[in-house]
Amino acid sequence: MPAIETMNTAAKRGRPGYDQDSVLTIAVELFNQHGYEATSMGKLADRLGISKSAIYHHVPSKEDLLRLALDEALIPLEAVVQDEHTHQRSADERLELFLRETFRILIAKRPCVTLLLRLRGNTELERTALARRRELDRKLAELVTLAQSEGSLRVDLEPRATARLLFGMINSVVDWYREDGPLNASALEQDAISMVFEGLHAHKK
Amino acid sequence: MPAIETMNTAAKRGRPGYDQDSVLTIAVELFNQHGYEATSMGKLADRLGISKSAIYHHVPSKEDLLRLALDEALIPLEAVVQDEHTHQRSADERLELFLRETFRILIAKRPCVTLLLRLRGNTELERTALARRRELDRKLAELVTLAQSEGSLRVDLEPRATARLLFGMINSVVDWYREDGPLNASALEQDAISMVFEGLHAHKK
DNA sequence: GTCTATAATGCGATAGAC
DNA sequence: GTCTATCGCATTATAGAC
Repeated sequence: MPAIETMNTAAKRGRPGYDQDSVLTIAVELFNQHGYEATSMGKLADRLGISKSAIYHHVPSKEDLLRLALDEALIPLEAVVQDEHTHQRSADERLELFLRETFRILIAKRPCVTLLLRLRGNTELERTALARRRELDRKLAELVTLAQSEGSLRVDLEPRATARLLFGMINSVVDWYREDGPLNASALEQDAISMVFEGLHAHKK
Repeated sequence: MPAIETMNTAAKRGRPGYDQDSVLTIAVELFNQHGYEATSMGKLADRLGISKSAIYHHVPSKEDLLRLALDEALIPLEAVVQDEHTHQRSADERLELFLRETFRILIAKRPCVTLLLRLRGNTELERTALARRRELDRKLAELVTLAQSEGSLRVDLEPRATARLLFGMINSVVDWYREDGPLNASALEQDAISMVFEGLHAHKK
């Protein structure tokens, strides 16, 4: 029979009694509030209600907390490229799916995506994450170009600028969307998608 | 005759020989690179090539640098509200002018606007600046509502969400526009404005 | 307008006890 | 899984010389 003490490993409730995931969740919250660089392990310890050194039992360094959080945003965002490529036919449909799925990940992983969007590239880790982000920009611009050549999108807009503006609008949601707020996520998604494809102007009959 | 030494006060070139404005310009650059909280007076001193204490000759505190920078962004942005209200007739035209003028200030005062957009509200000064920003959001949402009631804008979009998405798209420009880059500012302005009003879809004949 | 020197505090991380 | 104590260095800001 295994020793009864091994059950403690799985026990996540208690009082403090943190594991890596629960530490990470609070850490990301603080990183978003003060910026990664300005968030000290001391502030994080205070917020967790434990000592600084106790944090190092769960995670080897401050930078590892950042790495874990960025992967939690980037891995699903990168999976969108695979998804839309597999299922859809026209570039127009693929573009819409790309934007919708990005929006949904942004809502589902809002704290981690927020952290990603605020990186400045001051360390090698940050620069690597920013390079992965730029690759997503490139894929979106590629889809815009493709949809233009298929005739479903206006051709007078520069594809790379258009991709940046599209991501700019979608990504801005992390700055003001709140789960407990008055706005419904799927209605917001519909408004954003409809606005970029059809425009604000009322159609003339 | 005034003493010849008084000329030094006006002389801005020399080697170091900084004045408040030149210190502020470099400070804002560093605030944007590392975040305000994470930018130390020591790093700023290193970047300026002078000692920490020399900075305090030009500015009374780190927070005053932030205050000066935020005013440089907020005062012209707030003036837009006056401008568009005075000159234009229809809410539709006023809305377009509001967005175009905001875009232009964003390009002209990019470093200071960038700093403003990244605030998290961790001090009283930051919270005051964020309240001034929210007032601009409110004015834009008001214009959207007005344009809807005049019949020039579709009425199926929620005005406050629409205002946030519009600002989100326009504001995102600070993250990727570069004065020395391949994109022309007025062409970019035209693309953004045309995209939000007419949409991405090619018009059916 | 700049310097050196200094004060008091906070930083990321580690050692080792319980 | 948490603690106290500690290391070596960075932090904002001030005092006072030149």
